[in-house]
Amino acid sequence: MNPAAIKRVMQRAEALCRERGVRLTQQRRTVLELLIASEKPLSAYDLLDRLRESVKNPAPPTVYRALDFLMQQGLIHKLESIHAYVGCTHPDHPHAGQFLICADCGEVEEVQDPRVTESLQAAGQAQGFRTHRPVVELLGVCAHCRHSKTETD
Amino acid sequence: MNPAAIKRVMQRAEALCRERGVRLTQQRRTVLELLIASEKPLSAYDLLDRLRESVKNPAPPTVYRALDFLMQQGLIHKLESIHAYVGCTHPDHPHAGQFLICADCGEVEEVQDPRVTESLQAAGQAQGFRTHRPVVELLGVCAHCRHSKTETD
DNA sequence: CCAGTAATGTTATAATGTTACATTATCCAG
DNA sequence: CTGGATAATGTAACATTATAACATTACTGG
Repeated sequence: MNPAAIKRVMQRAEALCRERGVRLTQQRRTVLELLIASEKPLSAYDLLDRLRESVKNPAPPTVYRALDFLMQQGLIHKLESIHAYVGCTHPDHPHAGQFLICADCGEVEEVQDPRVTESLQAAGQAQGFRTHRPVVELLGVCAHCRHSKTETD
Repeated sequence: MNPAAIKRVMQRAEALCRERGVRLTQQRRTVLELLIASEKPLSAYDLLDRLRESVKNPAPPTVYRALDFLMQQGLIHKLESIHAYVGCTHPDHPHAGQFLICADCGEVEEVQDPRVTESLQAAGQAQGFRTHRPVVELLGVCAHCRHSKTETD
């Protein structure tokens, strides 16, 4: 993401936290910025490594606490299938997107398809199930990687 | 699952492996049976503990290899969001189901909703994405637990 | 039987995540 | 502005999940 876009998302995050009366502290802000700026999802320990530049001696709880906070605020998402985290690009309303995860280049596309959302809700309701957190992650190969390789469809 | 049903699923697994020319060895069979018989999903280390009854000194690779094989054959599913595994109850055709995971009682329901399957495929195709493995897990509360607690809807 | 492949044994270690308790920062009522 | 409560962070140890690397054993087909 380009610097202007990063700044815009960060400002939106600031505003949201202010509205909600929660504190986007320096560490939380740093973790969020690392995720927003990254092309690819980062693991907790990736983040831990990168935090060494700005924090003296970061330990796992430092990162996990920041991640927990950011997830509670809907500012980032956790990708369960690859144990990594991505910044949310449109955190205004709470949502649980669907993620297209490329096994080749590692990039992730977040989409939010109403048909998917609705059909999942319906599938749960048919069983009397109350969904708190849907996890929808498609592991595969993105358009770019499919075309750059000699992939026969 | 009752003993008769377990036996039926195991025989189906035997037959499938025979057809495919792959070996359902004793260890693999044991792991599969443990999963089929369990009400709830089991972690790799749950399985490791239970294997001590039939194997002398099982180590993690023993379990993970069996799990890899069984997943390849579509006989079990991995639940990414809870790091656990469940037996597949209808393994005849390869498929990737959707899982309703109750945070309360721990039980898991596997469903296969055509609308979900189709809408996910469409969502991927809209991005030019080729899905190899869809991960669809709804974390929430099952009908039974919703009713047994004083849960206000 | 023999050679090749598949499966398993064994040890160590990597990667991910949590607990528990001490310390510091912030907030806000008086 | 101060003191007490709450929130956030520091720190060390540890728990859980998963893999690497290499040796050994079992099976299969000629």
